[in-house]
Amino acid sequence: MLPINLEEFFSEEKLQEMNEKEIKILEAAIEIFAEKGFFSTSTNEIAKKANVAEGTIFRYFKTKKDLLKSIIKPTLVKTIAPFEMDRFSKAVFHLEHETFEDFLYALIKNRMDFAKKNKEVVKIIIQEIPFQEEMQEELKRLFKDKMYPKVATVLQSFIDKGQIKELPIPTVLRLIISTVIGLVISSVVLENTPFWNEDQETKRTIEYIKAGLESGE
Amino acid sequence: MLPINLEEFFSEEKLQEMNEKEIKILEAAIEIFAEKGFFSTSTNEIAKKANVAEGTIFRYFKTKKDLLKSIIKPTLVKTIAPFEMDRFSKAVFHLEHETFEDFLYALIKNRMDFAKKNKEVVKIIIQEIPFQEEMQEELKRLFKDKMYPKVATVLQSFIDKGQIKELPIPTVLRLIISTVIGLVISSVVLENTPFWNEDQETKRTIEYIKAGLESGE
Amino acid sequence: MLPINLEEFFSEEKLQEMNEKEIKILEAAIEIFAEKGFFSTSTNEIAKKANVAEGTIFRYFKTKKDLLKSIIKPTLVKTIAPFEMDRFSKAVFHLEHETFEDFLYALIKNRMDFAKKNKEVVKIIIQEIPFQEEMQEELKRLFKDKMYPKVATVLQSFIDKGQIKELPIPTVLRLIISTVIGLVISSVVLENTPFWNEDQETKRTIEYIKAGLESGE
Amino acid sequence: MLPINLEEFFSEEKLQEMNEKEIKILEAAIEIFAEKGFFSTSTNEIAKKANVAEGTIFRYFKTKKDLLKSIIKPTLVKTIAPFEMDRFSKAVFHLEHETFEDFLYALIKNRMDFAKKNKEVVKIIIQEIPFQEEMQEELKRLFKDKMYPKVATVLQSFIDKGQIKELPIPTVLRLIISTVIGLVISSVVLENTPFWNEDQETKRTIEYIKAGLESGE
DNA sequence: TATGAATGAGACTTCATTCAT
DNA sequence: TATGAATGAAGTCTCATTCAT
Repeated sequence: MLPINLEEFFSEEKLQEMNEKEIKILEAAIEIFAEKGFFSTSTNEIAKKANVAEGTIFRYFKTKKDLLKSIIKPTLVKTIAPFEMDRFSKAVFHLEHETFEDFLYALIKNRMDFAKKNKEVVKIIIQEIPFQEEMQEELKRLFKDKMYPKVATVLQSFIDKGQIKELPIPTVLRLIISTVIGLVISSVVLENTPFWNEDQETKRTIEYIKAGLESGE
Repeated sequence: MLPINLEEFFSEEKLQEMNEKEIKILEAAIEIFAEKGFFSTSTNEIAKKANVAEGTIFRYFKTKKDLLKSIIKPTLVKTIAPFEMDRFSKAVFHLEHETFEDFLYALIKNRMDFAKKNKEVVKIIIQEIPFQEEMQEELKRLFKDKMYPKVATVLQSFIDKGQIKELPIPTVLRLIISTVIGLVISSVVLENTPFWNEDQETKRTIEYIKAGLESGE
Repeated sequence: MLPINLEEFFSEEKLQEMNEKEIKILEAAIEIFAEKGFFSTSTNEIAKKANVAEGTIFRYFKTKKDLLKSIIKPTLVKTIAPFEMDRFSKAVFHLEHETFEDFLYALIKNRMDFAKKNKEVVKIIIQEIPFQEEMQEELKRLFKDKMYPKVATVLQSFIDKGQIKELPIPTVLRLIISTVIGLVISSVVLENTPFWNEDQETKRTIEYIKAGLESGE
Repeated sequence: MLPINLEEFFSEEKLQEMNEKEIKILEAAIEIFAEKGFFSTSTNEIAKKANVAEGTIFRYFKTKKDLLKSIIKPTLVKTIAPFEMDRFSKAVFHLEHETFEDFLYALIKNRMDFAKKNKEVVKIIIQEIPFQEEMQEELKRLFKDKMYPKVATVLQSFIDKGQIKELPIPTVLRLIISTVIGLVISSVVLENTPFWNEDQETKRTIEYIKAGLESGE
């Protein structure tokens, strides 16, 4: 099985060296940024919601943009990080006994939980990434160094075992990722509406990817 | 075959009743909004790039937000509109002679061309839609009234003909759309890099969707 | 009897050498200035109401302030002017046969008609005079040169005839003017309300002034 | 005797909970508004005269119009308020021992002091009231609820005692108010000129009102 | 003569950031 | 450490006025 909820490790570590006020500011900022966007949110508003003085924000975060980065970066790391965790590595070693379907299921479950828990930050990231070159670089680096090598190994093993078609890894990855992101977004947007049966849609999505990629013999 | 490049009809109509300065302002605004985002762009900057006085912007667009809307709305309409064009309707009537693959190919080709031509506006839309309720409503309305009914008919016909699996139309649509969007984004981002062979990736994507949805006999 | 409606003489004279558009602009400006005030009225608004182009305003009136002056000045002149008209002079010569009451009645009737006819311009004048030094000078000059000497003569004659108390002319004038202005304002404000019986109030006001000024023997 | 200088009570209360900068801004605004009018005064100008940054104005007054209201409203209240003060009430109860002349004298003295002390604000009020509906309503309300009932009682008592003529109260009020206002304006305008002997003019005005209203038997 | 598009100065206002307390 | 009053740069927008047509 793939690791789940590893993300919290980071937080706890960090949280302990973080002041109570700092946390309250971050929480307030996340909430309002997600609701109104970075530029439409004033530091005054954040201060009020966090119950601190406006000046206090600048004790902990040099600038407003710094505050934004402090929100985005850990989430970015956590989005990518699971792929290099120990338990994931273990999963990799046990791969011979796992099917592609198990892999997909674990991946989807994990990312979906993550997306739901981090809905707000994800919304902030989507809005801001296109204009934050620094963050873009970070994202690329994380993807290239941390995520891609691991995932490539896993996918290659499924190709080797004949469970999926012989396609270039980047292509396989693109197809999986876009399908999964589509599912995750639908899930977050439609959550708690009568139109959405999550288990069913997850199952259908796994079927779709599997059928789409399996070596048709 | 599906209609291609119908979008331009709209522009030409509009362009003729539009003043030269108005066009220059729109062009400048699109370029800078896409580069730096709506809020990081000052009207002063737009005026300079458009070679007009700042006040002139407000002769044509009541407010800065109005300028944003004037950029987003036509593109939003054009994104959805093709689906209700005459030729599309004709295609629907000839469906007996078309395969699901033809349909996918036409859809992808059409949307890819559109995305490339409107790269910048699309970037602006993605950034702003989450915070512009008015635009969200417009988008929902267009989708529900204009696009969904037509597409649903086409997809249902493929299901009836046994070309694709018996799945709920919304599910089929979600899977196709997320896969196509993944392709389109990759195409726009990687265009002109050695990593990208568009025809090949298009073909692979079509194969993936087809295999993923076809009724396994 | 005092002269009534002499004011129109000026207009007719002027009106004939005035262009139709110029008149329409003046009319529009008077209406909007009175409603919203000089500064809250834009030339664009005036142009629209007058059915002319904005530029046309500046053909006839060098500046917006010039337009204001063109409205105020003739009314100012007309407010003062009657006192130096021929017929008034004649009235003066016939004074021996007139009572103070006749004089008051004529004065009040005349000024009341004038105020009602020029309600809007009077409102503009009241608002603007305190800040238009140039106009203040004009007003002072007119009062001092044109109005005061004539009125002083009349009042003196009533004093001489023992019809009113031996008070300094300026004091008498102040008392009469403030009482009459109070009547006129009430009349304009309350006109057409059930609270206002104009003839009765006029009569009472005349009684009040008469009693207040008459030499109590 | 009527209460005098009660107005200051209000100020002192307020002033203590008011910041030094806030007071400086108000003072500067009053001075410039009175001199040049509301619209001809820029916030930049006020800031300079008050020796604060332009932004500081908006910490204390949400908008420029808000600043105007903050100037006008207390004065409006103070103009009307004395009539409902305790000491005034006491005066009413002692009326049997007071003459109409005493009443007039107290009224005039009180209002004249007030006008002189608030010259500037009164000028601002006169200019702005015609265009500030909100203020008009406030003024009407204050007059109707606070001032009129008290004054009506007093005047009625003088009528009952036979000291003044049997006229409708509103008429009596109009005649007194317009005469007093005329005196007050003259006093403010001519103050410190050789043409003006205040005590004498006050005495004459009281005589005029008394004679004008007294039941002539 | 009349137009109205274009201008650009200047108005009001917001807000991230600083700093004395 | 925490505050929040004060700042002033920068932003959006208005509008009287000009001028080519």
